[in-house]
Amino acid sequence: MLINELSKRTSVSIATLRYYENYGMFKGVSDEKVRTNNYKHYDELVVEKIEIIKGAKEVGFTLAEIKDLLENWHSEQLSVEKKIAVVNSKINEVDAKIHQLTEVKKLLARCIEDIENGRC
Amino acid sequence: MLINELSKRTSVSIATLRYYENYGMFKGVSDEKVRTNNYKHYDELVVEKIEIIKGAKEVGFTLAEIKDLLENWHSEQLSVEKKIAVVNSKINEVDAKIHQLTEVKKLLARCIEDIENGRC
DNA sequence: ATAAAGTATAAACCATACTATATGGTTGTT
DNA sequence: AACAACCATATAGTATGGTTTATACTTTAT
Repeated sequence: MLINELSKRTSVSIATLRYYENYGMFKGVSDEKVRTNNYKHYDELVVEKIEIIKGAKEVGFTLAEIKDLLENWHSEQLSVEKKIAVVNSKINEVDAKIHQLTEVKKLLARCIEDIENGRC
Repeated sequence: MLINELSKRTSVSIATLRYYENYGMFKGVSDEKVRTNNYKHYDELVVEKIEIIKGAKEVGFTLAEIKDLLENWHSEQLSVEKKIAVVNSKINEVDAKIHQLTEVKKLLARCIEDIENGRC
């Protein structure tokens, strides 16, 4: 698919998609058979990557962190051990964030109580 | 306490604390009895607020969102119902983020499997 | 009394993550 | 052929969340 369809599929603006591609989050490929243009084509893997980007961004990961993760995702250069290590460290970060969110939630629940009891 | 101690207590730089105060996240008070300076004093409530800011920021809330929450936290102007509504809506946002994070975690766990099975 | 450390304010500067604009070429429709 | 709709690249501008720098006054230690 071309960038317009990619944008519609992912609900991410074309400008943002180009920004991501330029940043190195994913790559489209130009059809070698067509020499008149260099329109880039994107496959389902790119769609998946963008969904990962969206989810990870939403919960506070930076593009740099997400890029790092995506690069390991389907890389041939890294050893199995290293790949697993990278992904595991991200899992730990996610756990830490979940823990922090439950703390925030507790705080908010306490706040509701305080409000109900006029202490707030 | 003065800003230096506040910084040490919270591990937030003085520059950032001033930025937050200026942004309206909290307010220090100048001692009326001392007319030679207008050094601002911060109490434990400010320390608590900063801890909330840190936690909420870490998990993807913007300063604007956090400010909104903190403003309701100890406000006299709002009705009990409105305060509860604001806090409840934040709790829902936190839940949504927790859900999203567990999805991200699932994805990462699947990724580990893929790596182990050489599919990745 | 004077140097060092602390405080306040304002303004400039910076990185991240976009968003918009300008330019120019391609494709598709009529 | 012409016109809209689409694609690519480059560059500039914007918003957020800070950091740095400059200036100046206050407090504290010696």
